[in-house]
Amino acid sequence: MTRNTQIRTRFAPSPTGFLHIGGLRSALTNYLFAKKYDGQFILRLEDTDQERLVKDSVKDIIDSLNWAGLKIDEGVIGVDEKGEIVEKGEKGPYVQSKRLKIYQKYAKQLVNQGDAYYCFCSSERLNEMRKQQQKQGEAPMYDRECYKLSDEQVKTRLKRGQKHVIRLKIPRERDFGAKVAVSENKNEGFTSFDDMVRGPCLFQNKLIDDQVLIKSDGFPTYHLAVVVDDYEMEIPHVFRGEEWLPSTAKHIILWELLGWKDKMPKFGHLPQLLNLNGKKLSKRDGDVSVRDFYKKGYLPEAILNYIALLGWNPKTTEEIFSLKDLEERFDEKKLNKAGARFDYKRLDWFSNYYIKQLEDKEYLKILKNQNFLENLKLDYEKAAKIALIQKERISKLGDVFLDIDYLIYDLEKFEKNLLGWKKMTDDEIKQNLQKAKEVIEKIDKKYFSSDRKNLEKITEILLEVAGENRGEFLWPLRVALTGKKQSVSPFECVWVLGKEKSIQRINKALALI
RNA sequence: GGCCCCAUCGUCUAGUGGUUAGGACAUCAGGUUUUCAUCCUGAAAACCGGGGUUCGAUUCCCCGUGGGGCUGCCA
Repeated sequence: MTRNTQIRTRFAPSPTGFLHIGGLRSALTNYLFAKKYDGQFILRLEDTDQERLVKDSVKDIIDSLNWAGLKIDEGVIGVDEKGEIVEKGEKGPYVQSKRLKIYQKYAKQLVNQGDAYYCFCSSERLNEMRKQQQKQGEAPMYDRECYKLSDEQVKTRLKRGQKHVIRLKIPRERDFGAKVAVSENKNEGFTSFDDMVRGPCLFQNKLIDDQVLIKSDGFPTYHLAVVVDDYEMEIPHVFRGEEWLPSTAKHIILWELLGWKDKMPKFGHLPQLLNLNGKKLSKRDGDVSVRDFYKKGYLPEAILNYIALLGWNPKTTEEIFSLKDLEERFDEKKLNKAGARFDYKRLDWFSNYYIKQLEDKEYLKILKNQNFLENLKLDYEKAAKIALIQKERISKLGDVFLDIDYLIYDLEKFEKNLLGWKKMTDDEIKQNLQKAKEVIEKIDKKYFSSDRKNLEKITEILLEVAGENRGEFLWPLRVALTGKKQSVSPFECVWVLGKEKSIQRINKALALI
């Protein structure tokens, strides 16, 4: 592959909470597009809403991206011990709150050009105005009251320090954009563009409101900041959620009014992630942050594979893709338009698949690192043995100790008749349990350590004794060890419980008969 | 309300102007197994509705319906 420094994509979340799974998918799409062309993936922080900032979210976003394996090439790459943001790259700062002067500069440029104006309207007036407009069935839009102000009036108000914003003056008559979708109506202005996902899109300028560019606290709005930053950071391709589709017209107008038309990126609007009811996936649907999935013990490979296939697929019947595969196979032309429902059952299948793919050693290491093996009643050896048994049964690492209480706690009383397989007599049960006891007693101690090979050895030994009548030997043994109709195999039980405990339980069962 | 986007099994999706509409998850049944899980085999399961265009529409067009988004000094 040839190095292409032209391709740069960015993920630009606002640090207002933990990274949402939908955000991760958006990041993934940008990342894959960049990597496919051997380009750079940039992380920028859009922290222009000072009221909604959440302290730890920057670290969470970076941690989540790292966990998923999406390497940040440029921009915000970390948070140091003092909580300071660490940046990398020539085109920074990559945190919008550090770029206020830049936005001010361009806003002033627009004012000087006559493409933006100061507005001193109070929120009360704006609310009232919108209410009236709604009542009359009109689209709520700023009435350009402050545009009528003379230069002198503006000057004196600014001098007095009156609270103000800067608004973009949408040129309602002019056409903007790529002209890929053309309206027959030549009397009004339209803005059009060719969306990488949706194809030609067309918006009427007369329905676009005079967007606030600079807020009264001096911070830019998203609309100004995103255009300025994508220009200055030289981003030629933008993939973002479809909630941005209607605002894209505003952005295109800004790109042109600022004189950057030839540098304008191509936009691709991704379908949304929905819950099983078809509504936007939100916190109310339970745990939807990447951190939540991590905490439950989902593997990043599973999450990535699953969400990559939500709204994209290679047009073949293949299902399993590593991040590397995705980097090679990704094709923006294969992105879907329709929203995709998030189905935990399907995720669980992927997750179970990837857990089973793990080498035992790696599997145990991850479990240990994430403290999933901690259990008051268990030492590491025993916990590890249980974990190995559970490997093919669980869909998330947090479930290692699910449904195997009988291996951890003392057995509750159980019905004696559970011990018989089919129509076994008490005598037969007794004989088989006795036989099992003798064999287990003779098993070498070394076969009880947490190496999976030992389980194979124990299985071999017990199976040999069982001979032809496996059921009659194994069923009573298994029930004696578990007290359950359904459980893991007797071999696994013996291995986990150890010699002493196994014999103890068999004795207890024998006493029942 | 206005503007915009979307629409194939329950879910994620493939696909085509003429196909037995394919795959995966989930479900159900059978097999393997001492039971559970794994694994294997199989079954059931979809083109939102109405008009066009056409010899023929799931596919192309229009309308409707349904769902979603935007309509903030939030992003």
